[in-house]
Amino acid sequence: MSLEKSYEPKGFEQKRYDFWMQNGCFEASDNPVAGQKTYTIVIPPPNVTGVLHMGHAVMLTLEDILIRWRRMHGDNTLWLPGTDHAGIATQTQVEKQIAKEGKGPTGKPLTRHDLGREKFLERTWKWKEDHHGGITGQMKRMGCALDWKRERFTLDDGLSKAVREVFVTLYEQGLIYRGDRIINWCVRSQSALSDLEVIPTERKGNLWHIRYAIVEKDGKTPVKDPSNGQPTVLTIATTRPETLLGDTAVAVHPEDERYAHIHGKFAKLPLVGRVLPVITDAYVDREFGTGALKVTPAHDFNDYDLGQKHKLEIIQVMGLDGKITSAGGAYAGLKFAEAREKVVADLDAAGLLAKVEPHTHKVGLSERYGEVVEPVISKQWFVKIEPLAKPAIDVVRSGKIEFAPKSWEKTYFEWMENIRDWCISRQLWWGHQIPAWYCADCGETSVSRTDLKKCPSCNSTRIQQDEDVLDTWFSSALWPFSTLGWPEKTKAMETFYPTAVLETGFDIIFFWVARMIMMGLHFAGDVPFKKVYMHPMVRDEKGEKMSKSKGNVIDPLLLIDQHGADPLRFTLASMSGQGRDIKLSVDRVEGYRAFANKLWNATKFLHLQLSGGGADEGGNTVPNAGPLAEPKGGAEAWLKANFKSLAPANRWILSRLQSTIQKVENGFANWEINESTNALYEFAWLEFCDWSIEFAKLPFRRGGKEREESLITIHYVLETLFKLLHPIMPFVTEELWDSLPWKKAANTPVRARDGKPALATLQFHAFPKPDLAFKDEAAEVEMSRLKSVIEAVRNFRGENNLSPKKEFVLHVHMKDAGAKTFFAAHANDILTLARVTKIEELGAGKSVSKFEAVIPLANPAAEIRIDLDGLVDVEEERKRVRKEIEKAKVDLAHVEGKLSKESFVAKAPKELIEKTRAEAEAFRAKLAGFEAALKKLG
RNA sequence: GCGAGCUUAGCUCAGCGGUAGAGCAAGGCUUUUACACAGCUUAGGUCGGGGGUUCGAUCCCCUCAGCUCGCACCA
Repeated sequence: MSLEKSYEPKGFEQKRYDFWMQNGCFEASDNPVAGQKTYTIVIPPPNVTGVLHMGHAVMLTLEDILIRWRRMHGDNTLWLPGTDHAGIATQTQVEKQIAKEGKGPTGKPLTRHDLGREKFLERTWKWKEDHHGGITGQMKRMGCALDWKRERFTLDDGLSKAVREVFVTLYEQGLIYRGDRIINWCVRSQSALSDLEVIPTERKGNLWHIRYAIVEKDGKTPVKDPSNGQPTVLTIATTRPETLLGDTAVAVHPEDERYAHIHGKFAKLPLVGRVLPVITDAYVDREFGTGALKVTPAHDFNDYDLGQKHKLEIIQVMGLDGKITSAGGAYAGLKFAEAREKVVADLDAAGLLAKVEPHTHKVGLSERYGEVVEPVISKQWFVKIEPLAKPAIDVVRSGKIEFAPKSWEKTYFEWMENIRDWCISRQLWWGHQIPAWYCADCGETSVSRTDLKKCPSCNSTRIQQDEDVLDTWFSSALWPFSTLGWPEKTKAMETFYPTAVLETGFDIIFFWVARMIMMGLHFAGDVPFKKVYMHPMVRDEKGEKMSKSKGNVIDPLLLIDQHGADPLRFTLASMSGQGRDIKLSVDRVEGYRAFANKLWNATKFLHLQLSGGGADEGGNTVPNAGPLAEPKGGAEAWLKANFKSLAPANRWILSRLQSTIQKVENGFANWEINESTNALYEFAWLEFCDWSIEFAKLPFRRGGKEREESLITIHYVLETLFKLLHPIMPFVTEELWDSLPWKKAANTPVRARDGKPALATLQFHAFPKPDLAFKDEAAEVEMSRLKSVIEAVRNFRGENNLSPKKEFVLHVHMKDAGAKTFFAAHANDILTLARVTKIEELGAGKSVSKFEAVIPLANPAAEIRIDLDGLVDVEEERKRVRKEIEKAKVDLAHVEGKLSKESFVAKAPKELIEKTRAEAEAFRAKLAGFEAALKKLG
């Protein structure tokens, strides 16, 4: 199979994915082989009508890596795909669409109410069907090994059944109740929101200081201020003067001496005239404002709590429609903002406004619309959360569930320990309708697993189901088990639950992670996952959150189009180090595209050599260079059998490969995937391509046994590299691996795929394991010496701006027998890679020319001399040598400084002292060599 | 206010107890039988400031500053 000229992902990504799909490669088995481990990840379901963004891309990349890695280790892996109905988000989109379509009876744009619930839901389902392929198609383009046959949607029949089962059970257990509570009300969407859906946002406002007259119980008699004998006026600061209409108390701190004389007295509510009790509570902050607080239980969470504690009256003055209710008297019917203006104006007119000062405070804005959310009292459904939270705290404390990075556990505890009941009803239509029926005759509320036609208690048919739907996160909380068929006792549930890891962004720890833990423990009898892996947030190159309004969104699909899915995946994986946000720059993606191209070309080169197309420098056919067949028993076995006799360069790269395998494995296993990508990048490019292939070119030119041995080594290393890279870059590795001529057809899958035939696909091959048989320290030392000799010569050339065309002779004074052996063994490598014409031995102290460059080497013990005549300007060479001297002096001073300290010699580890001494010796020799050279240059 | 994290070369990031690394960008030399999406080479950092522990600190501890993110908010 021949390869294209360069890496062009468009040519094969789709084809590869289709092949995997057609052959059911991603399908997990409900009947694992005996002894086989199971590894499950349930995907965090994206919005069914959503578009793939960078956050998804990170999530998909990391999960796919884990799944493919575990599969190559032989596990029965399941990565379960699915989508979320995303209540408000989806409903809003459809509402916008119908609003564009026409006008309702009143002449205003069509609303869902004009269509009616049934028609509207039909439309929304259609919308879902039309868009569902978008996000799932995009996941496929990322290369995700998802088991599509098990795909789920949160409104599926099965999942809806699970939702009902959970709702009814919790109701029966007294853990779900309906009641009038203070909740966050979004006027715009006409729905309740949970605490989490409200984002406190800084807004500039005012602090209005309002005068409340303090009176006796009769509401008339003034209470005198003991300090001056005048009637007491209590000034209270507020940021929301309109809520005054709903005040039902005034509070001060019990130990605040300024107000000791008004304890047990009353306050006259300005404008309204209601008489309010003065209560005392340590909750009041004496330092803030005037140290006195107006209490509005209906419209403030803290005031609500105070009201409950002190049994205060609740007066709802702000209506669900965004207007003041009839309880607001003269202000009834005004919009909240208008009411504020009028209240302030009236207070001012009445002389009750003491002062107004600018004040920055936080206002709750709806996560969805960015509009002000008002706390109001409303009848809603709640989950009593504390009994569920406790076990969920315990499993994290005991380590049954671990977070990575661990620091998130603290955040988790803090929230879980101060958790409020969860408001789960939403005044929307798109979602799971609450399975509660109200009887018009007997007034009974019935909660049921099946739809009711009659009232269970009075048999009346005049019953109606609750109009509201459940918070989207309610069904999401069941996701790890509802997707596996729960509440049925399915084989899938038995096989795959609990799942291995939940990989997601930290922004939904509370929305989702915590709730899954609670529900999983309560209903599925075990934790939903053993590990919570928090991935970083993707930001733009300036570190700002990507958002459509800022216009700084980098579209992953565009990057895939331009550079391929693999480079994007590699980029995201390499930036996924713990505890840091990802600042994504397109440069990085381009860099990893170059990496893919590098692999591509290395493979192409191997093909060229394997097919026997080599020729020597003179263009003559290389002897014994025909197409090479795979050695009997395979490359690995052959290399192992012949390892001792392999050339050092081959033993070296095989040895380096083992270290790389270990690093890659550790990175995957320890949630440090960036360690894996770094190790692979460095090995593949800086060791394998830059050195190993270069070393092999000489044997390739010479033909015969040398050539075969290097070919087998390179083939083996490259194939192993493809396996290691496959979880990260599935497309390009499979494409290249598939092009290799040897063995792929004979390879057997890691596991029997339910009786299906073996497939030529990388993902079923065993993930490489480090093999000590290929470890060779001596070869590593020898090759690092060889590299340093070649680099010294290249450095000389580079510094003098010598073109590679300008060749020269190396005159080498070999100081010991080891050096002689070394140069004898590697002369050809040095000639080729340092591009020199000849190596000639030189006696001690002998010169080659009046002007010569001297390159002292420590290991091997030798000195290289180069005749500068006609090659290099002497002054340039002087400069170079002076620079080397400076460097050697700095190095030497540093090392000697260490050694001269008694405390160092006394306390540092022995090996370190030895090493430092050897270094000092080497630097001294180098320095002396260069100094002599400089003297010689005059 | 409480909690977490970050601050390393112009940019994006590794490293985290023994003389600072990569990629990109910059300069130079190269179309040498894979690759110009390339090769070789050069330049660039008192590792945010201060203090401490240690023979030795970018790395551990304390402290200050700046940035970011959670949570709680004071009406």
